[in-house]
Amino acid sequence: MDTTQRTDQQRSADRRRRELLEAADRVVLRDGPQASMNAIAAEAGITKPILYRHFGDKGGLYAALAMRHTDALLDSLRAALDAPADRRERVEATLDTYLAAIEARPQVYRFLMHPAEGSGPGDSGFDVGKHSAPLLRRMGEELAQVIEERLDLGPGGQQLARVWGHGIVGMMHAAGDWWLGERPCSRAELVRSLADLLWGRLAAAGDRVGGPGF
Amino acid sequence: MDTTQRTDQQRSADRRRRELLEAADRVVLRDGPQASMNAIAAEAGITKPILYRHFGDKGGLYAALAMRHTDALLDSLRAALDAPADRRERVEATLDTYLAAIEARPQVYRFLMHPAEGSGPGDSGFDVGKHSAPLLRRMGEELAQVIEERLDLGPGGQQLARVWGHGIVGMMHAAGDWWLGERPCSRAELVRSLADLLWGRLAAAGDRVGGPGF
DNA sequence: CGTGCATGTTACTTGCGGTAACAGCAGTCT
DNA sequence: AGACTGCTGTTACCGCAAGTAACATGCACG
Repeated sequence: MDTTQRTDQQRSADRRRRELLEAADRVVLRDGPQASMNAIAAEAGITKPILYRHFGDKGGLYAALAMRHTDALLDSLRAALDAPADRRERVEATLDTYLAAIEARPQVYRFLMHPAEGSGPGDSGFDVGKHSAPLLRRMGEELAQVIEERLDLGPGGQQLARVWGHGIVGMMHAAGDWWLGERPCSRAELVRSLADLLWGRLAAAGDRVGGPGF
Repeated sequence: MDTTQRTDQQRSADRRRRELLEAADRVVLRDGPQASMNAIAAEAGITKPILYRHFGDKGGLYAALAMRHTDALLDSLRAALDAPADRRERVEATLDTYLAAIEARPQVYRFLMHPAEGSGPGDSGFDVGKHSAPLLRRMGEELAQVIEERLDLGPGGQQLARVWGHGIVGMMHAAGDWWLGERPCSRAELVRSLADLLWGRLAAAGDRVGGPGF
């Protein structure tokens, strides 16, 4: 039987694939999302065609790379989301987990958010229609599911949960992106401010009185 | 004096520049953000080097193009934000204005959000560090200013307003992006749901009871 | 008339994504 | 043993897009 044989080969191929992904990871971490296939191949000690045999095209490699990090980050977020604690505390823990992740490895984070939409000749495999980073979508859906499972939102609750899931993720992402660039405050302060926003402090705040004649 | 002369020439150059931008606009509207310089030049009835003389490089052209749309959208948003109405109504009007804009011209919107990060040889002019679309940043800052002007947030209010500005803009953007792709509900419903989120309905919602043993 | 100067062109370089086509090197089947 | 398969790896190439150099033309000014 060639089954054992095949399994051996597959194992080897998988190991190689993992090595290649790790090399790609190093390069992306160093050069950012615009790392070239040549550079990645060189880092892995091989040449381009092998990369293409393993991943099809650049989109495939990037998708595989993104999947790893996305999975890892989503695991952390799920843990924070599932902690046995007050709702507010859980939300703050989740925000903090995300922000800590992007703070620790900004290059990876930037890469995840800009999956290099098809720029080559043939279609590179990325649908322009759903251009937004898959990570955001996945996080949004995930959060929506948690919200819908945990909260009693009445009729139409499922849709509401999805809107909120994507909305909250977007809020987290944009605020985090801005914060990474300007560092106007500590992470803890940012977390508190965002949680305050979600807790309706915007709606509850009082109007300012100083407006002259307006 | 050559002043009048120069003014004439400058006028002519500005007109030309505007024509080129409009041509570029048409192409981007048709081909999406990955429109090539050749295609844009062809649409304008000229050849590449002229584009480069006018805009420096692709990044320059894209920046100029983005500026136009960004300005236009920001004007609409400011109008909605400044309407004489209830705070909730103003927030909903702003959300709706943004969503209507991206719904009407998705290609332009996508272009604005993905400014084609430097892919060419030399540095294309876009700083990778602040990769996020300038539109998002500008909207965030704008909203932050309005919030800070209008609301009495106590000490640290300015920072809070900035966090909220960028957070809300991100929420709007991500939810809008997702909504554009899936169209799970009407625009009005989406607006209501997002406003509800900002009004703290997430924090106020009751826990679900069905969880067995959890 | 020649001198500036903006406008326009063709033709080129560079670099990247992607693809043949070929070269070893296992193990397998007859 | 020898042909066959299937994987890994190479060099050399194509096509395309960004960006540039060098040349050509129309037009005002002295």
